[in-house]
Amino acid sequence: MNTQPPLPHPDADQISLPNVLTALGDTTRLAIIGELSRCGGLGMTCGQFTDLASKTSITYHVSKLREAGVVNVTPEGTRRRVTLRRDDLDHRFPGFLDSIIASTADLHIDRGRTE
Amino acid sequence: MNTQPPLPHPDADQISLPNVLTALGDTTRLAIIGELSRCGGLGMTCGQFTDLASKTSITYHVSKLREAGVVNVTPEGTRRRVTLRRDDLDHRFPGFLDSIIASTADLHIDRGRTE
DNA sequence: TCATTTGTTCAACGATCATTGAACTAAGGA
DNA sequence: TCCTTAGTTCAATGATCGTTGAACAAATGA
Repeated sequence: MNTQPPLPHPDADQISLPNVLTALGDTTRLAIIGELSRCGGLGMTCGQFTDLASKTSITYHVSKLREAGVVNVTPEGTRRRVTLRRDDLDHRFPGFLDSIIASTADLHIDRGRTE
Repeated sequence: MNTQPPLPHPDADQISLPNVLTALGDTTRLAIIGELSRCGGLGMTCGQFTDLASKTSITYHVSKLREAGVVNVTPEGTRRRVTLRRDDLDHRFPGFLDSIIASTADLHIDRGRTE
């Protein structure tokens, strides 16, 4: 069952642009956002990002994205479901996320290598 | 006269999204972009940013923005004229800069006045 | 029950960050 | 010429970054 304590997330109106930009200014985290944007509305689990970096590293990066207010993370059994905070970001910074995602489409990452 | 050597800038097609995001993920640099976006087409000199940080700090931040391809810096006598690379950024990441600038309008910075 | 799956925590590490103050260069104006 | 203005360079500092591996915890499934 789910007796897991929820993880801390900033409220929508506390999401700050510099924090979001810093969170996205990393190839691994940008790749996570890219995968999330293409996965359909259900989100992904942390384990599904292990093509991008090690388990420990993914934990680190997903935390950064969560703390910046870019993603929502909810425990589901032994897993964590990660979803984009699309509505919150669109409301706060209109057009921003879409422009990022569009420019992320052609970004390659295979374990640390960028273009 | 202007016998100053030009400073190195990345070509438009070498501007990378992670680098741009990293460059903008700092309150001082975001404030520089904000001032540049509101100054008219002529750009500004480094000295005009000293309400945001010390002279040395401004040199550092403007270099970061230049190296990331966000601004153009050209020597003019003893000064450096700093301009936004609007066209290059719009071409490379459509809609991105506009969304940033719009969200920058109400951003407050430490060292002094809003405008 | 016991093993597996999923993910976290921790300490360590080298690297980069943003800032400071002092010293410096280059151009212009008197 | 001397002085001022505008900005850079440098070394130092403390902070944060992103990664690793080992150990750990919690839920699941046999």
